Amino acid sequence: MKVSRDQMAENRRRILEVASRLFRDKGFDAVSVAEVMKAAGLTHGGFYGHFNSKDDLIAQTVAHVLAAGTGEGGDFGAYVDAYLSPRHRDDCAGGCPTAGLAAAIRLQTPAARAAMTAGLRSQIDRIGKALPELDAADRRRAAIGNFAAMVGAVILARAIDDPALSDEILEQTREWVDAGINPQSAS
Amino acid sequence: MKVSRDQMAENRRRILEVASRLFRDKGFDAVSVAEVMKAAGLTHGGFYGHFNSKDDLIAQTVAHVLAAGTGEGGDFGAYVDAYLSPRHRDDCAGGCPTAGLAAAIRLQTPAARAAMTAGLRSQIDRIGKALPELDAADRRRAAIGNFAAMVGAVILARAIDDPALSDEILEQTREWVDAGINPQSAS
DNA sequence: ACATAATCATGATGGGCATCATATTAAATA
DNA sequence: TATTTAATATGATGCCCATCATGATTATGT
Repeated sequence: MKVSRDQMAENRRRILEVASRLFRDKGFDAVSVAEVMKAAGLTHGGFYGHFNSKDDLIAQTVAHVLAAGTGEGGDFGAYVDAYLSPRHRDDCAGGCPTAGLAAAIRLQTPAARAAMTAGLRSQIDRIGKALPELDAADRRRAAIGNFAAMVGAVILARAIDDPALSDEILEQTREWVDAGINPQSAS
Repeated sequence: MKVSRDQMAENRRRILEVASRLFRDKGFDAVSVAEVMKAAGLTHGGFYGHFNSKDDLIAQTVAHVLAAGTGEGGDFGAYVDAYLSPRHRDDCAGGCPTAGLAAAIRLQTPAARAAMTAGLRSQIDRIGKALPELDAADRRRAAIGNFAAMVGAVILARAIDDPALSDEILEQTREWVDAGINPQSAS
């Protein structure tokens, strides 16, 4: 049955929304088109009215989810603490799409990789802006180095099955990043 | 046809070897059992004489490849430089299995995750031993923080399609890690 | 109101892949 | 050397999934 123009736009938005959660949670390959549509409250047949292919959905989902985060510009220390928390580690579906998807995007289409590139660029810029106490060159280096450490730590913490070691990776990385931001506060 | 006992052990070793390269290069899902066997110079049918399932192959490959790296104990600075080089970024198949596989291992069986845990633990210990100038607590923190940054940087550098930004991520992370190791040398 | 067109549902279709059954063939062993 | 045993090859089998074809239903515009 046909739905209203607004309803269709809403459906499309919901597809992207549930897809972004499912992909972060289970990976691109383990999520079927039918599963995405079902989670969006639709059936699989209408999918190709919205997207050309599953690869197209992946690319648009990556673009969508990476564009979404571009809002806040708050305290960097609080951001780091939240990012390197067990809570964030345990919330793949709702967590940082870069930590959740970056490694898989290497194997995706050029469109998906382009979306990742744009998202990462803006993320680095945003982090740099949250480090006003440094001069320009240090700021960019700190933004990249810190974000790499944060992403790497969350990926490693999620990969292993020992909760104590996983917690330690998050905690030690948090301290390491804090020490790098404020070298005088290092122990 | 039957082969000698030694030949069979050699075949098994070759399967694990080519599987580790293929998995790092293309990911677990994109590599079929038949492809692994073909790359090992065998046909797909004999696979289940060596492994119970593809999941079993994945777990054993992870254990195999992570155990392999436990050898060197050289200069940490040189290790970082090589790790964060474009050469390493471009050599997924032969590169660090942690950078190549960690994110995907989150979605694998308990056996694979256990192998990853053991491998990561020994890797952190090894890096710690390469940082003798620090006291014990700082050493562990530096080992974890640096390795997280290195893994994250390689994953991010591999995910994006802009060579200049990719190079910059590696280079800035290298400088960031160097500055953290030798704070007095920071600009 | 009517005609048009577009969205979604239902139900194929075809391919790829993990897994298994059976047949060969050669190593082990006595 | 004869017999047994085991590794590999060949060839199914069956499932899951991306994609497509068709039809039902209803918004949209005149």
